[in-house]
Amino acid sequence: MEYSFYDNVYSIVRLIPKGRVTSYGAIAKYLGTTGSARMVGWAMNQAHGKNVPAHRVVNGKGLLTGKHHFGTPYIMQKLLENEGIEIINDQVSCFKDVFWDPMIELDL
DNA sequence: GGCGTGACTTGAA
DNA sequence: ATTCAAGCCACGC
Repeated sequence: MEYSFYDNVYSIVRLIPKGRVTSYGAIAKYLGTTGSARMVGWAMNQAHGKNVPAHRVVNGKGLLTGKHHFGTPYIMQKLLENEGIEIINDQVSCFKDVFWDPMIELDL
């Protein structure tokens, strides 16, 4: 069975605890492809319907860049707020406080 | 089989 | 300090 690059991404995203968020770059770096953060985002595009909490994944600045890909822009924000994350101006409040880095949390 | 795309990141000017 | 530009790799047509 050949696991795709995406499956790795999904595995990590699914490990994100509730009330926490991570960035594409963090995941990419965890996979060893720091410059390939785009692939992570691409994987998220496929993540729909795969039990992958893509709404917990934002860009390196805590900005909800992919909110439009949820169908409607407010869904992602609503989901994050529902988990206790405050969103201000399409950005995560206290981003560094809720930031979840697989490199650290998984203690690679 | 080749070209373009894409929810980002980092580095340099 | 901010703004511009290039890089990265897999998937779709």
